[in-house]
Amino acid sequence: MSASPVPKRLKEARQAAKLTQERLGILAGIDEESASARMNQYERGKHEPDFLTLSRIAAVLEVPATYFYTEDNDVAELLILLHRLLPADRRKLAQYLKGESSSPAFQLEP
Amino acid sequence: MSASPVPKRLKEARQAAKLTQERLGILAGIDEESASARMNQYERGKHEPDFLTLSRIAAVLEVPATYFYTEDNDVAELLILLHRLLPADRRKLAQYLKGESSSPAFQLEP
DNA sequence: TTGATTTACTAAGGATTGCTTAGTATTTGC
DNA sequence: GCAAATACTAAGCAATCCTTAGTAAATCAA
Repeated sequence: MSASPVPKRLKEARQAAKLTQERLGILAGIDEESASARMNQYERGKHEPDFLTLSRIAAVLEVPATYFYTEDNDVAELLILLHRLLPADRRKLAQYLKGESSSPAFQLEP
Repeated sequence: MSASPVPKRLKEARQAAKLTQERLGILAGIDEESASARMNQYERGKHEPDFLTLSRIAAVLEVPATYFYTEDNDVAELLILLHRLLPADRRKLAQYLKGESSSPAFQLEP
């Protein structure tokens, strides 16, 4: 219950993708003239992007938008992994955790 | 990559907790005078709360703040379940999904 | 069903925050 | 050290949110 995790997550994911602030902004559809300033303001926590802007950034970085709002590091990592699972596997995992699975342990398809 | 899922998730979680818009706002620390209007604006998607406000609402509803930003329904459910796991179990699950676990299947402690 | 009460909702303006512009500072590679 | 690339910032205009003051709709007891 504190400040937004957006700046930290943005920096993590941008660096992992080896993109500059400006290039990431341009790829996310921000005007070339303001991409550098805006992305820097987001990453330094000076201003917060709206959900649509962050969704476009997420698409470029191949992470789910919700990742940027996640404070717990384990959950943040997990969200990226889940984002790369098939929908059927995501559902299977959810069922298992809800205790509604008949199998004694969770197992993904090979 | 569209409009924010905040209104929808807010309504889901508030109704599950059986709270009125105004009461939820007050419990989250919003001034009594404006709690009703603000919570309604959030739930109808007229305005978007900042992360800190949403974190306080999340605490009242016992869900993680990131839940409100999650578009995928399976992932949204999963985030609530994970939020109620012990940190050790969250980590164990993350390790399993990363393929770094030696055991053939994931298993929580009894 | 009617009236009272609770709950949901809304317009409008003042307050706050974000975006654009026009740069300066810092880092990188030669 | 110099040039180019990258990171960063202040300030004003633009957009969004919060407060106020209510109206509309739903609930429920009589």
